[in-house]
Order: sequence, then structure tokens, then C-alpha cells
Amino acid sequence: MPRAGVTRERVTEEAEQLADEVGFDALTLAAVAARLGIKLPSLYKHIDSLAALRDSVSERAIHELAGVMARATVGKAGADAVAALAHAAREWAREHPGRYAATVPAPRRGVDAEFGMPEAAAAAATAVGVIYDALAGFGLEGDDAIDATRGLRSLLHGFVALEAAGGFGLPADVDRSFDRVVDAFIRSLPGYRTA
Amino acid sequence: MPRAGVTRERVTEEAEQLADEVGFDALTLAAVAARLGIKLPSLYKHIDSLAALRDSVSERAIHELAGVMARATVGKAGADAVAALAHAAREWAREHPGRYAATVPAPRRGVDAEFGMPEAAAAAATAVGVIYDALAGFGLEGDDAIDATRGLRSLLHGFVALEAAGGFGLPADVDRSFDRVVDAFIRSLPGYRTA
DNA sequence: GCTTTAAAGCTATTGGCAATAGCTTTATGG
DNA sequence: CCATAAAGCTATTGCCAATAGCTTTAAAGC
Repeated sequence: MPRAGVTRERVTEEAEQLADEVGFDALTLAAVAARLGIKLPSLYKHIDSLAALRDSVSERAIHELAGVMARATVGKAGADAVAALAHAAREWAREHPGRYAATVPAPRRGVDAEFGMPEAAAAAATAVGVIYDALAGFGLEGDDAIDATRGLRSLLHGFVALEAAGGFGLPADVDRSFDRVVDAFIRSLPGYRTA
Repeated sequence: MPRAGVTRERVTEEAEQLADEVGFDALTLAAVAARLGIKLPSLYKHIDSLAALRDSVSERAIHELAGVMARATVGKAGADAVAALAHAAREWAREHPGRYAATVPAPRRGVDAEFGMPEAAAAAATAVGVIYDALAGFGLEGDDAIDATRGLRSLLHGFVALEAAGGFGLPADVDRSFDRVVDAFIRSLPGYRTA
């Protein structure tokens, strides 16, 4: 086949790197094409649209994050597992801000959002499952486990997002705050038990 | 003065409404102008740029949110005050998704982010102060209070953001989850005491 | 009441980006 | 060695932000 060059994979990888550098929302096809040394219209031989490329980045990012969290918990249980998962997630998010931003579902992109991105939804379910499993050791069942999972997801996403946005203005050590916030959450886990 | 028409205030208000309808990031000058019944270039008689308009919306939104949280806590203290603040913030965010999105500082918009938006930074400090004060009743001082504030901000922002993004896929009742997540956080507050 | 004037609006234009159409090149397979 | 299909290109359209420069209108002074 033609001119040994760009593949769908390479486009996505370059988009990921670019997103990490300029932000997921500042991702442009023009910049991706420039990086690959081709002209913008040529990209359409590999992708369907900017939206489709963003979806690809999202899906891969969610899988990556799920893998990072899962690996962080191997050989650990209970509080250790949850703390390791939390710290691993934050670290990955700091190293890959663009990919991390791609991780959170786009807030109503137009009218769709119900059907769009079926694969990404499946990937997201996997990632949430990792968190759910890490909390399983605390004797939480059914809705209690769901509530606790939502709590941890919220805490992690909120902290990471605010940190990335520069939302923690005060000089107080942010690493220390994260440790304490995660610890406090873990200690609150028994409170999610309903029975 | 001329043609009784648009003012800087009206532009900002229309931008806020539009942001709530289409999302803060989908805010365009073209749409704002169309709503006001004028042509796009005419907008520049009232604002400096799209970025400046977005900053105005951000600043006002932060003030609004701070006011909503502050009003929710009057006449309350301790756990009641914190719970009321949390529920008021979530409710306002759900009613004004575009304004809420404008509330969180833009993650490194280009190179600046250090100096840009001095007024918005002051407004943000006020809003954080409301949360800080609500937690004051728990005997937290210095860095302990900062850590707890960061915890509550993270939890609230994360929950609201994920909810707005449709990130809670399971059928389990989201209102109930929020109640329990906030309760668990409040019960974890004594754990922030260092002394 | 008329004139001055400055604000508020307009049209026209530029430049960036996504997207589509249609042509050209090139590597590979028969 | 040629046919072919993939990969690249140029050209074009449409949308948006932004700037330049002209025109209108409402208020303020005489």
C-alpha cells in the first residue's frame, strides 16, 4: 500500500500527546496534521472527524486509567488498596492532563450524549468496576457500595480537576492535603453500611 | 446616547443564559449577538473579546455561587450548615450548568493562567471562604481547616461535574447518593484534626 | 429648535479551523 | 510491468473571532 506513513494508531497517539500538551479541548486536527507532517485534509483518510478522534482518545484514556488503578491495587486490600488506587489515579492524571480530561464524559455535546460513544461507555464501566472492587473489602453491598463508589469517584475527580485548574491557591502543601482527604474518606467507609 | 439597546450588562446576562443552555465551552459571540438582535462585530462595542466575556461570566458565576452557599448556611451551624451548603451548591449547579462550569478556573488556557482574571481569583477566594467558615465549627485550625476545605470542594465539584456529564450510569438514585456522600464527609471531619 | 458629537450599530475583510470534493501519486500484488 | 487502491494533495465552502472604517442616532449644548 501507499506512501509508508501515517496509520490510525499514530494519529491517535499524536492526538494524545498533543492533548497532554495543550489541553484536551484545545485539540485541533490542524495541529495533529502538522505534527504528522501531512496536511489537514489527509487526516480524513484515517479518521472520520474531530469528534471521532476525540472519542478514540477518550476510550483509550479510560482504559489506560483503569489499568493504572487496577495495577496499583494488586497484592493489596482494604485501606491500602484504596489509598494506592487513589494515589495512582492522581499521579497518572498529573502526568497526562489531556488524557485525563478526555476521561470524563463530555457534558451534553449538543443533543446526543445518550447514544454517542458506546465503546467509551463500556470502558468507563470497567474503570468504575475497579473502584467498586477496591471498596468491596469493606463489607459494602448493593446501593451502599454504589454510594461509596460515587463518593470516591467524586472526591478523586474533584481533587484532580481542581488541582489541574490551579484551583488550590493557598500555599498549603497539596500532596499532604490529598493524603489526608483520601485517609478521611477511607475512615468514613464504614459509615456507608446500611445494614 | 445612542440607540437605546444593548449594554455590557445585557451582553453578560445573555451569555450566561446561553451558557446554561448550550454549555459554557459552546458559548459563541455569534450566538450572543443573534440573541441580542445585533450583528457580531457590534458586540465589540461592549466587550473586549470572547475570552473577556467568558471571564465576566466566570466572575459573576463565582459570586452567585458564593452567595447561594452563604445564604444556605444562615442560622445554621455544624453538620446542618455543611449539609445545607452542599445541597444548595449542587442544586444551583444543576439549575445553571453553564454558569457552574464557568465557576471552575480554566485549566491553563494557553500560557497565562498565572495572572489572568485577577477579579475572578478574588471572587473565588470569597467562595472558598464560605466553605472554610462553614467548617470552622468543627474545631479545625490552620492547615487542618485547609485540608478539610479542599476535601469538601473536591467532593462537591467532583460529584456535580460527574453528574452533569452523565457520569453516573447506574440506575441507583443519585439524590440519595449525594445525601450519603455528604453525610459521610461530615462524619469524617473530626478526622481532620491534627492536634 | 438646531447643531454637534460620541456611542452604537453596520458592512467588508482577514485568518484559522473543520469538512468535502476531486485529482495525483505511490507502493504493492498479480 | 501494469493495474489498483490507499494515501496524500490542492481547492473550496462555511463558521467563527477579530479588526477597520463608515453610518446612524440619541442626547447635550447653544
